[in-house]
Amino acid sequence: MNLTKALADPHRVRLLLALRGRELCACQITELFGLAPSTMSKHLSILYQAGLVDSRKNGRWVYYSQPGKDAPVAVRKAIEWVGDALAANAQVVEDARRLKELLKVNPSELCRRQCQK
Amino acid sequence: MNLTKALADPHRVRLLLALRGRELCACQITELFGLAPSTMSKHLSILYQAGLVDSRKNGRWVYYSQPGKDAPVAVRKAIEWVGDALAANAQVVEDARRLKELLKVNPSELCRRQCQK
DNA sequence: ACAACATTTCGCTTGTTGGCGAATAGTCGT
DNA sequence: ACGACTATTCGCCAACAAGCGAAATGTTGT
Repeated sequence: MNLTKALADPHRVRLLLALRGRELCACQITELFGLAPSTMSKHLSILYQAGLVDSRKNGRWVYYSQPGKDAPVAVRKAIEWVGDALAANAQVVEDARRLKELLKVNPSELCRRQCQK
Repeated sequence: MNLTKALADPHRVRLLLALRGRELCACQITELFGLAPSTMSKHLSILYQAGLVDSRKNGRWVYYSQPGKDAPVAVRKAIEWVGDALAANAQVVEDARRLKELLKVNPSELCRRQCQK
């Protein structure tokens, strides 16, 4: 039942929604939610262990994305469900708006911002 | 997102599975999981507020059941999902076995047991 | 009216989770 | 090899959630 536990936190659910149709670098995700990198990393680890996200490493960057077609049915259905259930959620819509702006910025710039705190 | 939070606790998820195809009295549910009545009541309240269960009062007994067809799509899909995802779960199977035995006992007897603790 | 009963609410304790900053690991460019 | 850089792990604290027992609520039978 670690699947349901992984879905218990709003930040994690919102991330699943943000990953629809694209992959995101860890720093982009961190910036999107305004959390400390270490905090976001923990969330990502929980999602990863539950199988709810895939991760791909490219140099110093780690990209997260929705799991592929080979993922367990329970996982795919869970993602489909949160997608359906929360697509219209105000917070999710706002995330999508912010994400759109964020994608225009060079990811390196995002990391620099986070280090300055 | 109180839906995902309601699904975060194993006892609550297991209850949703136990409610497939039947309604259960509060005391039966309490006995099934071996928790204190007050604890179970809180779980039930969380599920009810999330819309994941219906409740029907008959005298001193309160019966809980799956929500009807008029429930929101997100709720129905959530129940469908946990049903699919966890039907084969060892704990859930064990619950079903215990429940089968429990249904043979008069509910009043169950309440008496709980009071003796 | 009252006693017995089923459930819920309240107050409290304990274990878990989410958050951060500091330290660590791993990677790239020079 | 080394310094800059991205991400993760670790250690800690605050907030939350699950658990119980006691008290309260509401219901039935006498």
